[in-house]
Order: sequence, then structure tokens, then C-alpha cells
Amino acid sequence: MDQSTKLTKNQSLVLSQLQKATNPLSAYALLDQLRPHGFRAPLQVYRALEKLLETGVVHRLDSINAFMACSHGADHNHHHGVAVFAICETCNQVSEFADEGISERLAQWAKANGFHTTKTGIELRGQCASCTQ
Amino acid sequence: MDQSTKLTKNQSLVLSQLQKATNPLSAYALLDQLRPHGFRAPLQVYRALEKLLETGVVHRLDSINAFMACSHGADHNHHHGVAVFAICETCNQVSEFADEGISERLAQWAKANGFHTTKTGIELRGQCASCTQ
DNA sequence: CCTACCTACGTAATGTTATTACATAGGTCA
DNA sequence: TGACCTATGTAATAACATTACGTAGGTAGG
Repeated sequence: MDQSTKLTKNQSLVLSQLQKATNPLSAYALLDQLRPHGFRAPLQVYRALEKLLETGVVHRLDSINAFMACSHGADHNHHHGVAVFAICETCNQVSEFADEGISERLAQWAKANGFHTTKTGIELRGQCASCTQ
Repeated sequence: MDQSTKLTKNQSLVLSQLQKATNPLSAYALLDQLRPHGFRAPLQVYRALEKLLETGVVHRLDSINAFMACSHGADHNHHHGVAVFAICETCNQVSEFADEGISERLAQWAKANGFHTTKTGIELRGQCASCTQ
């Protein structure tokens, strides 16, 4: 029984829209796509996203103000390090990966400096392999 | 002869405002602070920031839509790795540091996946040592 | 010299992203 | 039943950023 069974109607709609998408979507893009389903105001999207971000099934990409479903599916076993997002500025596709080594370096700095980290965001911008010719 | 000697009036005003600040500032906060100096429109701030970001003397913090002067002063010899920003959500102060190990991990992934990185952003959110009681 | 061009700058309008405030609907439980 | 909690609906506004257009000053080539 995964988390998605607990989702409300609006949350499910937002999540499935993100899962269908090949690229990250902005909140207002989601709103437009969901108008046929009865969405009429930004808040409906933001409220759904808030919950989805909390549970980790959706990520927010700060550098482009957009949202994407977590690549790692229903099993959120990426305790294998911090998530890193590589955003292609040509095709807008995003690769998500996790790196234990980076996690460790950040944790070391945090410990050494008494910083208590609650959230980590790592975003690479550039060109993906397909778009680099 | 450092880069700042090439700055225009508006660029100098924005930079010195950021250097005086103890926290990151939003573009509109800068605008308000610079009104006494003749600033009247957002674009004046954004244009100055654009140049300052290009030359690296100012950083943008994507997760809070704010800008700060580079901690590393005039000598931009932080080819010692990617910059990491640790943002305290209580006092809003930011620690900037560089980590060669993280750079290497990211470079390895990029090489292995044919991703050509043009910009890297790493931001930690949490509580700094002073604010953790 | 002057004109074509380039860069910086000024101003207004608009576009995009996100939040606050307040009202409504439905379920749970004492 | 009625107090409470969660989800939702709607409107208005705040916060962040860009586009479009016009002006001023310098300078390189004719």
C-alpha cells in the first residue's frame, strides 16, 4: 500500500499529470492542463504540490521554478545519497541521480560547522548528451 | 586592477549594497534601498545584477530568489571546487564554501553521462550553529 | 566632421510565480 | 448535535522577472 492511495483527488490529478510529462512543469502549466478536470485557481495546484513535495513523490527544481515527479518511482529507497538534477537547457529533460559521496562531503561540512541541514538542492544546468552535437 | 573598476555606476551601487548587507537581498529589496540613489525601476537592478552575476562577484540563491556578494572577495581563486551555500532559515545568514570532492563527483557523473555542465547550484537549507539551541 | 554603431540607461507595461484571506463542504467523534 | 479537522473553492494581491521601446554618450570608419 503505497502513499499514493492516500492522495486526495487534486493531489492525484497533479501527480499523474507530472508522471505523464517528459519534462518538468510549472505550477501554471499544471493549472492549464488540469482546467478540463475542474481546476480554476493556482492555489489548487500549489496546495496539491505542497503535499506531494512533503512526501517526496515530487521534486521542485528551484533554478527553473518547475516541478517533476520523482524518477525513483514508488519505492523511495534513495537513501543512497542526495538527489542531483541535471537539467538540459536545450530539450528541458532532467536526469535525476543520487550520490552518496556528495552526501558525505556535505554532511562533513555541516557537522564541522554546526549546521543542521533540513533540505538539500543540487542542480546542474547545461546540455545533455543527445543535445550536445 | 580588478574587475570592479570596470563597473558602471548602477553596477557599483548594486554591488556595494550587497557587500554592505549581512544577508542575501531580493532584487526588489535592492531597488528600494537604491531609490535614494535614483533607482526607479526593477530593470535597473536586474541589468546590474546580470553583469555582476556574469563576472562572478555576485551569486544568485535560487531557493530564495535572492542575491549576495561573493564571500571570496576580489580574488576569485575558488577554482578549489564548486560553491556551496548553506542558508540559515532562522537568521537568513549564508555560509559559502567550496568543495573539491563534490566537484569531482559531479564531473565524473557528467563525463559518464555525456552531460555538458555550464552552471552548478548547491544550496543547503536549515539552521546555522548560532540558531541551533 | 559626421554618421553608423555599440553600450548603458530610463520608463512603462506586462508576464510569471506564489501567497494571503476568507468562505464552503464533508467527515469524525465526543 | 455540534465542535473540530481536513480538504476544497474563489478572489485578490504580493513578489519576482522580462519585453518593448526610446534616449544619451562614446568611438571607429568613411
